[in-house]
Amino acid sequence: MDKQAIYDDLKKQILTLELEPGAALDEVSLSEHYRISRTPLREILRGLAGEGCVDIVNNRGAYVSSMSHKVLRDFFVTAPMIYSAVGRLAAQNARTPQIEQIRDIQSKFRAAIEAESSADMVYWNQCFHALMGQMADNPYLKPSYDRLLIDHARISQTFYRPRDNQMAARMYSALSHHDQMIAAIEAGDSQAVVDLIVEHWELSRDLIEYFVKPDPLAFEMAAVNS
Amino acid sequence: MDKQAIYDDLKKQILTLELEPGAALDEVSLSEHYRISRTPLREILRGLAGEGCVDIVNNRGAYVSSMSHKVLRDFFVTAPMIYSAVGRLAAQNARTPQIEQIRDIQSKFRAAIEAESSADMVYWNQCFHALMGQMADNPYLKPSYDRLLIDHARISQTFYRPRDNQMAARMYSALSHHDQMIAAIEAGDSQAVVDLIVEHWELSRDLIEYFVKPDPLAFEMAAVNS
DNA sequence: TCTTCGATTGTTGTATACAATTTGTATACT
DNA sequence: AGTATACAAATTGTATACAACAATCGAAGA
Repeated sequence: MDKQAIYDDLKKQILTLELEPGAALDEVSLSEHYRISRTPLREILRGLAGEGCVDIVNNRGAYVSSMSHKVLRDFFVTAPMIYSAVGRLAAQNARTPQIEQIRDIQSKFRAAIEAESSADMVYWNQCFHALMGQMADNPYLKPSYDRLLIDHARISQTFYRPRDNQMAARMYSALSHHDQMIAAIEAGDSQAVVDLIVEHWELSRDLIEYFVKPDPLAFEMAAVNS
Repeated sequence: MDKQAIYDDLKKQILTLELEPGAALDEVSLSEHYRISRTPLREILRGLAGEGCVDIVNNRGAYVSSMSHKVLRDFFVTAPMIYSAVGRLAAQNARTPQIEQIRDIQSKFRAAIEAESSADMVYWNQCFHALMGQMADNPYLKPSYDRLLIDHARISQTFYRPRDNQMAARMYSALSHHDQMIAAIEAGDSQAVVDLIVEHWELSRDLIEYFVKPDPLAFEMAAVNS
């Protein structure tokens, strides 16, 4: 397992909440687990810190970046703007090989949904949107966009309920959005991409809001009246 | 000189073009210069890479991030959007101690302009806008904003001509914008801040455009006609 | 009983030595 | 002459040992 693979492995664990927000990342135990020395491991952790996956405190180690209430609020404020901008640029700048690549990813995403494999769904959805970022090809937008994607994956995971009736329907809506986005990007229709991004965002937002303020549980009136 | 000081020193040198875009950053010579070992120096370089000051290529070392034509274009496309968003959030979220702090910075910026000290002008202008970013207090916008500020400083330096007649007038316009921004932020008038940011941006953009396509040098008609 | 100081232990930070990779150069061959 | 290959030098990457710092626990004193 080389350095890049370890980096990806850690990032994936953070994305899938296998490593929970706030979890301490001990250098010694991680370096023993991955069979490398502390020196390159520290560089990996600092790389992840640069991406915003990890917070590093001087002399007190690395922690998986937290998901406070404020962060959630900032996420909702910022995501629509950056996502729209990236979508517009992606439509303008996408290259043919990238479009082929995103088709591959989309087919894997479809397979994951049909197999109801939530880990794969998160992973291939992430790949889809990461490739949109590559298409946009803007070094100034990229760091913010990547940070949003990381937390979007973690927030979605938090509120994903595989047994919920509406959930499957939502996933197929998302899948359809992706298909339409690919078509719009291929046509170079940037406004259509932006409109789809907004629609896609609202789907995601509604899902999260539904679980943030769900219908309260039913309770026994008899007990209240006794 | 501790680690943070070395980090800041390198960043300042990159910002002021003392280290030119594309310049190689040799680990051994830098570690000898700063009297630390290569291990912490490598971490500093990777930290700067996370901020976008530095590009690192596997097995081939670190370089000051380049300023290609494409980067310049992306800068012009992206900066207005991010700057406006940060300005709006700054007006909404600024705290009293931060407003006092920015007044201090502004007075130093004024002093630098009056002293015609271009290095100090760059530095205190940078501090002013960096503090705006802190006021906005949005972890998703911050990485993009910081990257824009770094390149904005470098681009401005590239096109700054201290002997140009218009330059002094431009600097005083910028100074005035800053004053008005502080007032608008204190009043919590986010729309006014955004309007000022746009005006400020156009000043900067016009300056750069003027030097990107300047009036051509006069040439000898006699030679042409001979 | 509570507070404070100090020793102990664990964890992070740094220096140095060594391994691996890349780059430059010289020589041989076509 | 031009190219290819092999060797040498330089630079980056990794491992390990040691130093510095923080946290914890225990004992002494108020």
